[in-house]
Amino acid sequence: MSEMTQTATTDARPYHHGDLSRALVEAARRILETDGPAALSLRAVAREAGVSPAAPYHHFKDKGELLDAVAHEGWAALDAALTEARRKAADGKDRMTSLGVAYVRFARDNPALYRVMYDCSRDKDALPEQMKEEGAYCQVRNTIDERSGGTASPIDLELATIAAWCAGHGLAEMISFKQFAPLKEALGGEEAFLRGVFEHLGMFAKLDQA
Amino acid sequence: MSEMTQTATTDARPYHHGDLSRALVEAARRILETDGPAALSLRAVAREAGVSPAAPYHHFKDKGELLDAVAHEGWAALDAALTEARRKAADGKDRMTSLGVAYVRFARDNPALYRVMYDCSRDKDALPEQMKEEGAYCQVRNTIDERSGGTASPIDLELATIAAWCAGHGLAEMISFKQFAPLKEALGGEEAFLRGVFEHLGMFAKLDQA
DNA sequence: CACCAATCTGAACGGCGTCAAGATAATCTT
DNA sequence: AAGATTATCTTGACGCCGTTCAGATTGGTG
Repeated sequence: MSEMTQTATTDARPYHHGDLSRALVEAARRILETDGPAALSLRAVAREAGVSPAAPYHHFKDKGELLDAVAHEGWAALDAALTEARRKAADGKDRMTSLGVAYVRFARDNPALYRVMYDCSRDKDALPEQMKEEGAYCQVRNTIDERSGGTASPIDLELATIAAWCAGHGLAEMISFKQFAPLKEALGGEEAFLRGVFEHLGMFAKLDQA
Repeated sequence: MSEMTQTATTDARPYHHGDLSRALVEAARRILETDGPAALSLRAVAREAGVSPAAPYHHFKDKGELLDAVAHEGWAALDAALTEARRKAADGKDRMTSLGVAYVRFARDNPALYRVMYDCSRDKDALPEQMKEEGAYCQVRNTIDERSGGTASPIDLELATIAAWCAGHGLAEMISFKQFAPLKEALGGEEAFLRGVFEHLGMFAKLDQA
């Protein structure tokens, strides 16, 4: 009957069918990448994983909880992308811009995942815990603190971090709109476009003048 | 055939049931305000308007087209809010900030409508035409141009406008997250919080230095 | 080996978007 | 004024969705 079509990414196959929680999250990401968020139904995920529509309910309370798990992986991936960008970026002025560019690129390259990440946050009226401890948000704040030489007040530091995060998110949501295609071309590519916008945002105007 | 079911808010009750297109859009907005975007099904809209589930299909190609009409009204309302804010704002430095605050407030006060507006845009990978001609986006650009004394290059002007728009949109999406509640309180209210973030964004850093 | 709890299936419920066929009523033609 | 036409609305159906529940299956434990 069941012909072992499991991905079996890990060696742990604890129970009856295999590590289904894992398999479901992976199936969901596969569907997201190939067919987009609109096609991401619980039944489709179960189908993709080769189980019945009711099976997921033994691992997740409901569809939202499965999406939470997907979003969690998304934030981890974003963390990794920002860490990498920060490592590579030259010190000084444009380190923050590089971080911003990396953020927007992540969103552009994983649009469906990015969407799920924020949809889940919106449902809870809160960004994930993950961000605060040593995650993406914290990296942005550290980069800003570094840049200001550690002299910024806690409140200013927080405001600047929020400002930067909002700018990045806003740009990430706009980047794929057709209207901006001519401007991108005029500037010689997407990276130049992004850097241009971030320069205009001048997220350090206030910190620098202090 | 049908000549673009125009708004015709006037006295025209053209057909059998009344001006159903209008009634449907109004029903949709009512549902949005009271029960949120998740409850906005075509069937619910038809129910609210007192017609059968299939009736809307004589006025809109599908659900998406009905939402487009709702979004269209949303953008018009946003235009109005920004016009009002621009009229009231003091000249000079913080005129742009006032515009930003008005934008974010609109999103906070009409969260479901704001969501529909951007969801429709995303489906088409484009912001609505409406914005370009004499709408909200144009107002932002004009305000920026004014501020820079008309000396900014077309490209810089466009980049600055995009930057400001993205910042506003990003902040609008974040404003309701619980994490920021303590900071809002520390600053003595939401308006102070918003102005604080916008100051840090310093959207004129580049234009001013030129 | 027998039992238990965890895991999965199958069938069902109500709600959804959408469509085709028919009923109804306003408009147009003559 | 009467019939034809056209736009409008209803009824009923289809397939998909999220979710639940009773029952089958199976791995681990005593």
